[in-house]
Amino acid sequence: MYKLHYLNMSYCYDHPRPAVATDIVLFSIREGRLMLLLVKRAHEPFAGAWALPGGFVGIDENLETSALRELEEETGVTGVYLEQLHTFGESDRDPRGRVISVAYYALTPSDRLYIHAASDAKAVAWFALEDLPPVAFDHEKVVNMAHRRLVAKLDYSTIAFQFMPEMFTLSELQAVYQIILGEELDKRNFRKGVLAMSCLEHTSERRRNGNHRPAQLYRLKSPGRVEFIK
Amino acid sequence: MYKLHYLNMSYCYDHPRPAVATDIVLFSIREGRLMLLLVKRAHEPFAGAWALPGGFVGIDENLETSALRELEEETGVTGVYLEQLHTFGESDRDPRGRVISVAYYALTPSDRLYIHAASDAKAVAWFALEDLPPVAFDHEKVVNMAHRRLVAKLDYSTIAFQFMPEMFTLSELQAVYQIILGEELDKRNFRKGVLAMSCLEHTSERRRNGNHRPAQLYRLKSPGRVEFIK
DNA sequence: TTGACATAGTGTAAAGACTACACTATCCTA
DNA sequence: TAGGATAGTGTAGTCTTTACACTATGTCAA
Repeated sequence: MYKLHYLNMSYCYDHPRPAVATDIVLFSIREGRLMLLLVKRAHEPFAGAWALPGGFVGIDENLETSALRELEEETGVTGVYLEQLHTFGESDRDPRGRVISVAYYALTPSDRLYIHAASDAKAVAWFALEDLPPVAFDHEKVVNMAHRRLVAKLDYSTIAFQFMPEMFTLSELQAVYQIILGEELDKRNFRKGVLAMSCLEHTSERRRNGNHRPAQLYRLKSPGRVEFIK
Repeated sequence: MYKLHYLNMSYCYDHPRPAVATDIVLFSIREGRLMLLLVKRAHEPFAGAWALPGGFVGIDENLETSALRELEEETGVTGVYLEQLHTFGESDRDPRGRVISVAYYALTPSDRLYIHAASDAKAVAWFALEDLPPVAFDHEKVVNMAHRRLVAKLDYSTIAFQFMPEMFTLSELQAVYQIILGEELDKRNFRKGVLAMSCLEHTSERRRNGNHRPAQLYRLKSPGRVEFIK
């Protein structure tokens, strides 16, 4: 095993180079909580510990492509909304040596999650943000920054809409905001606000969902797009 | 020359690795305009073209340290306010091969600039943002992103204060905002606004500056700190 | 079939934030 | 000492944000 490694050391440079990886903080709303996806590490360092999905960038691979590929390979998740977060490059952040990690965060509605079509079930799991296990490397720092960014973006963009399935009710959307912000919002003000963005169109369909009046279903006018507001 | 290179190829890995660089967009206000610092490239590729200061990250060097070091080596500028901008990693962005660049933007007051204590004078120059020469690599994209970020941050942080010298008048501060935003601001509203942030304390000193009433000098309560407002 | 229940859906008034606007104060210079 | 130049100050109108409570419409069970 090690021998093979040594024999393969055929990429040589006149200066030492750091390894470059991507890591992804994938958020979703599940069971009424903001959750994120972790994978259990199979190898050292931190073997057996939970960590963000991620891995090394291919030599001809764009960073975003790498993040999406790693996410799919390790968790089977595809089709997420992805945004670059920050690059973490402390020289001692990885015990294997110098690894620079370009971190991304991703959002996905909980209805289109087919976890590990590609991966071993026990090795991938959702955790509530406020109830994370210890995580490998500096991933706690990464998660915290991603969370702060998400909360900040609620205020001036339509990023939260990326948590919604194709069709959803305004009450469901309000619930998502409340979960992320951790506070109750006024129903009338909330509706006024989101409709004023004019990013939503209402469909002719309704959701019957319990012994009460069914709610109007809305959809995004431009599903992939995150708009800036204010 | 090339021979030496080949002889030095002593850093070998079992997978190919991208090179990692930092690039810095250093802004300052000069001659009533928002300007940034470019260096003239001495070597291929883009020899003779203007480019952002920057260079490769040392194997044990933190990213921020690398950015500050490159800035000092190439331009002699130190003591700036520095913030990570974005990581640019398109696989074809550098003709030499795969180079991932972690871009930073930096702000400095124009009074503490001692350009190239460390560098050849003709190789470093300030350019007004709206009057840039053609620049190497994807640096125009980097500059544009840095500019958008700067403008956005004016709105919700005290980042513009990093352009000010230790002591300054409110009119000077207002001028800086006006230059960056490209619009006139109301004097009374501006003063109300910045004083309400309570980041400024006024000194007992005044600035005599022409045949008119001298202005009160203010200073930052926490000089290095950028506060979020709103 | 009808009444109880549960969530959907709607408007307004008060408070607070933002904007527009013009004159006096103080120092310098001639 | 008068004119010129920038410093420095308050208020009223508009717009935005917030707080708040009832009716509508479906389901379900008796």
